[in-house]
Amino acid sequence: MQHFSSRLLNWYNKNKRTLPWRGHRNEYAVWVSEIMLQQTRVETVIPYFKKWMKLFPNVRALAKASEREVLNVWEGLGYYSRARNFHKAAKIVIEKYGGKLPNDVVELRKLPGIGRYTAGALASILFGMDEPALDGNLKRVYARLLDVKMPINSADGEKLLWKIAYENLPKGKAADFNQALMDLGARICVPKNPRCGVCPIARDCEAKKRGVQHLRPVKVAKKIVPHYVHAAAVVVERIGNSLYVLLAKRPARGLLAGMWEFPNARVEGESVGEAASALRAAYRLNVRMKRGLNPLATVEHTYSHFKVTVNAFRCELSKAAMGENLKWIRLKDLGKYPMGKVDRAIARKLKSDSHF
DNA sequence: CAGGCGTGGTG
DNA sequence: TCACCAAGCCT
Repeated sequence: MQHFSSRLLNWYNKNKRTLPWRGHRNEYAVWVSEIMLQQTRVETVIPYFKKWMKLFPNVRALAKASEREVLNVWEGLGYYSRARNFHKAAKIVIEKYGGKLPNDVVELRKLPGIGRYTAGALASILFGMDEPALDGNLKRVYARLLDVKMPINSADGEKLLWKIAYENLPKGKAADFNQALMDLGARICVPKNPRCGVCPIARDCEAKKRGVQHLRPVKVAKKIVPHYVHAAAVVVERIGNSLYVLLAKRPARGLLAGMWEFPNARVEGESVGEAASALRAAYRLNVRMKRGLNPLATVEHTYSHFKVTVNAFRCELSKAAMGENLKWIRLKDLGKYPMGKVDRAIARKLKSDSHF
């Protein structure tokens, strides 16, 4: 029997999705898409891609932008280190490569935010190189196609799948082949209830032959996520003629790195006294909260590794000191400061509640 | 190298 | 409802 790639490529020619970054022959557009698509669905990416291309139409424009502008456009897309790394990489590409991506997998991988998958995707799609691009789709498709029993999210499983990806790559056709497998994984060989009835390579599928396609891929279970409660301070003051709100900039590393938020701290109980002392400990911020005050907003959110409920309280600053990572922001300028989903929700609530 | 890192969709 | 999942990378 001939290799499945001919059937797959035939299917792809008739069924490939039309996407804003496909067929552009614009290497920057493809680069943008590959970064945005890391761990993110196509439907989610499309509006962000369009806005990004409008505001930063080329590498030079991106390199010239400020980090805050970059994060602001990225806001809501998640995994914000992608934006900061992309920004850094754009500057490097301008300075070191004259604004053009190196057509070399080893050099590509030196750029921040470009790992093994992305380097393979760019090399194959942009430069027609014979490089596999093993993403979540290809892992799942290959795990079914070859009935891989090793967990695909284990180190050994990854190693095996890269080997499989190299061995099955049809020479000279890597660009279409990689994207065909991605499209197949996204539309046919989906995680749950794979549509084997319309799959162009079902006849090649070992898992299907054995009736175990729904048992592939095998994955090792994840840990259960803890649940925390935080208290956030919403401090609004009139300074001169305009209203200001107190925001804190998050540390440069870790969760929502470099983004802005309402000063907040983890609490165990419900008392406003505990909330005030937790805020003081976290920021050296002395706030006064009224006993029995209802929160301005309560926001629940699930991050990758924990859940949180944030109770945001309107409060006043007592005379004592303010820490250094705190800044007064014009209420009308809140939108210019990149925030995570929780704090953006609080900000919206504050604006809708302010009859100023 | 196992775990951290966002958000929205889905069954 | 809620656990799982998605065009991964970094440390």
